[in-house]
Amino acid sequence: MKKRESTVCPIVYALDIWGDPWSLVILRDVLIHNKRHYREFLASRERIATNILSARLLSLVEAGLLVKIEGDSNRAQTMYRPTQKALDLFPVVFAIMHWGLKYNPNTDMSIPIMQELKTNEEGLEQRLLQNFDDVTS
Amino acid sequence: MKKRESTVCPIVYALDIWGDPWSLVILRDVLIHNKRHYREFLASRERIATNILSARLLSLVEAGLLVKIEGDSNRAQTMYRPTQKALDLFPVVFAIMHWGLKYNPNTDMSIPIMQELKTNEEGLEQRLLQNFDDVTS
DNA sequence: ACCATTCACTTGCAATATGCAAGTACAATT
DNA sequence: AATTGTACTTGCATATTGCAAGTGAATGGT
Repeated sequence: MKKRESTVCPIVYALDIWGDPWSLVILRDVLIHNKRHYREFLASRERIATNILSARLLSLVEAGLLVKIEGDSNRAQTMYRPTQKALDLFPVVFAIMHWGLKYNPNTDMSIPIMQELKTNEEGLEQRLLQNFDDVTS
Repeated sequence: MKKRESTVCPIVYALDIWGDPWSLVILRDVLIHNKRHYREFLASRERIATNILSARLLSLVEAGLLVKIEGDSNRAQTMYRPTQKALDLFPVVFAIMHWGLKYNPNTDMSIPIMQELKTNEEGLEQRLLQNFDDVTS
């Protein structure tokens, strides 16, 4: 699907922004695992290629989901942090997780988040949101 | 992202099945707009190409989200209907719609479903589910 | 019976996106 | 001064998508 400058459908709008196969993995890492550095995204299990990671980070910044915060005179300090627009994806991410949990027999249930999602989704969201007080305040 | 036969993450599991740019558009048409025929999917605003449509329908059938029902001696009767696994995507689709509604200024709010989503999501889901009594019964 | 139309696809090919390996530039560490 | 770590970019092979055209079977009209 080529990008449209405008669509009347909210689903297509969303897919144009993060409907490729990698953006949501990055957003998962930001929102759920509180990652913020290039090297952290690179380290996740899904083994995203460096060029793709760069390209996706850029497009997410352009779409207003992430903000790039550069340190003074040290690239290793560069951080990517979510905007409110990204934080509003929590319900989407949780809904997808519920579905994946139901149908993926290989889900790793030893991760505490998986248990908490089932028993106390609201509490989980509130707790995760505390990682982003700078954005929400 | 190449398909993995197994992942420990429910989100990646989901993305492997419908994380390409077109599958969710087809699922939207099935779940929300009650479409079932090839020609109906082809007619939607997003103008999916015929070869992509074939390929996606096949992969959704293989993933167990759709069932292909062929008429006797007439291809025009062929229908694609959702399984329970697809019906369980309603919460995901609704969450995405809420997000798109909030951030897409071009959303067509004259479509009754958009209003109903905001005021009575639960009722909307129940009503749409009635289109699939054959599956749920 | 004949012809045009509809339908559910397939095929060929150009354009785009992804995957992989290697390289670059800078800063901190040894 | 040399090595390591970090955030990228570049080049190129491979896969996926987009577009136009074609195919074969069934229906509809004259």
